[in-house]
Amino acid sequence: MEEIKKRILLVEDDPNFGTVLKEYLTINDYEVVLAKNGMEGFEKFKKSDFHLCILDVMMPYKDGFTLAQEIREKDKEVPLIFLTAKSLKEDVLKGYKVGADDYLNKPFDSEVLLLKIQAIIQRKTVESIADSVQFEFEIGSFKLNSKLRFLTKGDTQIKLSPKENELLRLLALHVNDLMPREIALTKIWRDDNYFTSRSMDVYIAKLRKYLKLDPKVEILNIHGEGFRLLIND
Amino acid sequence: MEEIKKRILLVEDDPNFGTVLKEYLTINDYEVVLAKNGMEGFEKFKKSDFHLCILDVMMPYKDGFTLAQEIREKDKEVPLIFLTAKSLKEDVLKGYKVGADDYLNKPFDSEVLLLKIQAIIQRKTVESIADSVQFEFEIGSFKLNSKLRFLTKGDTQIKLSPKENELLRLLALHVNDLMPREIALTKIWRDDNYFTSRSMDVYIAKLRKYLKLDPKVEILNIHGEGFRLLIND
DNA sequence: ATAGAAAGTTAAAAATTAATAAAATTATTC
DNA sequence: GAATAATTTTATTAATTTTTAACTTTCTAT
Repeated sequence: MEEIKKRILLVEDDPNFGTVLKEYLTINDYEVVLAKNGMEGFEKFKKSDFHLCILDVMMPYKDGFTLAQEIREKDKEVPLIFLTAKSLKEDVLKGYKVGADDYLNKPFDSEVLLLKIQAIIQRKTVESIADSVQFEFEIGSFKLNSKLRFLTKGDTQIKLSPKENELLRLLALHVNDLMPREIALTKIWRDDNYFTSRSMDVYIAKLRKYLKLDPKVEILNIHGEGFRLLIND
Repeated sequence: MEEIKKRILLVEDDPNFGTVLKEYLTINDYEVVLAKNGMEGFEKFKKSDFHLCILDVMMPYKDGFTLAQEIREKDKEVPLIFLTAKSLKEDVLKGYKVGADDYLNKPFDSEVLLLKIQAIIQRKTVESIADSVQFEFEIGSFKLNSKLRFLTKGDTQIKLSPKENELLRLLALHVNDLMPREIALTKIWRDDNYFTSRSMDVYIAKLRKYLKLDPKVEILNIHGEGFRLLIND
């Protein structure tokens, strides 16, 4: 699977330092947009979609905190990291108030910066992945709602037990393809032995009974391998 | 408006230090639960709802990082602060990988800790304000005023007890969707055990009795998962 | 063709979870 | 501090879900 590059907005007024840092991040596989002051930073922020912003605190015209506030108004999620030369307690405070995700004193260890970036972005990504876990499926003329555990066809609604639900969901994830026995057993029953295997067969029978409502939908057995949810036509 | 106390889980194996820190935080208006090792920490975490966790890194049996990972699996939001005696880069790294919000070296300035706590909690609170801001709901032909704790339908008005009110409000926030048991238990009862669970069932029965006035409104149970406030048509 | 393994079917036992009423306890209010 | 309200606990029953068991059928490799 191909991973998209994470986009970072870097706002830094020192051209030397800014360029070097941009290079460094680019080498480490981030896509970096460099702005050389707060105004420009905000313009660029509005025009694109970033996974992270790194803001220098000490900048002429518009400082990092002010910029951060403007960014927060537009986007309540994007992680913010502040860079500063001095390490004043009140500044740290101000940063946290604006919603900083982290805080780095210059000069800083670039490796630590990378790790922080990684950690922060990864966490946000994980958060948004949780939302996209699939819980709804179309199975022929059925709809499976795997969160609320029911299967509908027209206006008949069938309630599913937890095991029925998980099993059908697994089959649906592999639709028209093999769903190996051991996968279901290890994922759902947490144990692959004779008894859990028998139990699974019982559940396959239950699902087949439900799915009879649509003749185009069937669960096929592949001897010794597993099952296959097949949608005809 | 009356402010609720923020709840902190403190996991620290040194009983002296742990007690002192707990005391200090308590004086500063936090509600603190102290666990003396990783195991106990995780048990206590699962059973209640915390605004922040402060974890000692160096603990026998289960260290702070391992604990942090387990906590992250359960809750992707709760802020984590690590305490450590040594300041090894390697450890700082590990902490960020696990999703630390902050990192403190012992001995630390207690005032700084307070400030960080304040900043971190405030930020998370702002983020989750969406959940805590809504106090009026339409539930079928009912109206729930969750601030004044009453439920009306036409000109019948039903006064709700605090628990009835919070529970119905939680259901309404998840209307037509699953409201997991454990969420209600950790948010309302602050403890997820057999007895609080029975207590919740009692309240579900009370709410069902009130909601009978409108046949289109019902509370469904999803066995083993939770409840669902369903509005028909 | 046939033995042995795998899968299918059904029913009932066992285990878990929920509903409800009533009693006991705890908090709150006047 | 008695009265009232709110909540928790207990006990019992009901419902749901899972497992087990006994038996049948199907498949596949010799």
